[in-house]
Amino acid sequence: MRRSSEHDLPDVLKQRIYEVVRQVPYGLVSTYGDIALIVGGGIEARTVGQALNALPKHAAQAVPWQRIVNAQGGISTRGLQQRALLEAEGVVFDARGLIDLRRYRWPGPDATWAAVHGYQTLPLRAASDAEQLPLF
DNA sequence: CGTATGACCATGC
DNA sequence: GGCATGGCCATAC
Repeated sequence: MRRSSEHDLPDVLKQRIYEVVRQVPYGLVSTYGDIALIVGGGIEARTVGQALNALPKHAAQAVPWQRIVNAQGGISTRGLQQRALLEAEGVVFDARGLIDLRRYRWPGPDATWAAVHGYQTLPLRAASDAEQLPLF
């Protein structure tokens, strides 16, 4: 039994977070803050970190937790082989140990999927799509 | 219930 | 651009 009844992290919320993390494609990464925005509900980046920290071992193979990095493109985990897992996917780290988010950042779910499952899209998605349009 | 810690982040110097 | 601070939220003791 938990003491706090209203401020704990509901399993349903964890599942929603895991659901979004599962959408991050192989070879790309997302940030704790972006996942929080996509899940919506006003949750914050730290909540995403907490949910992933509580990720059961058996679920680790179904949820690509390694693809979630901090806002600087760096690894926040310690002792875990997160960097090695990402490098195995082709993600490159620079000399500072940071990932170039401009290149590897997942622009978020497409509008259709988000609408069907009740999630938010990122401004990045629109920007990413616009980037493919000729400027002139 | 206060304090400390943690897979965060924006801000300010 | 690295480092400190404050704010945020959940968990453990």
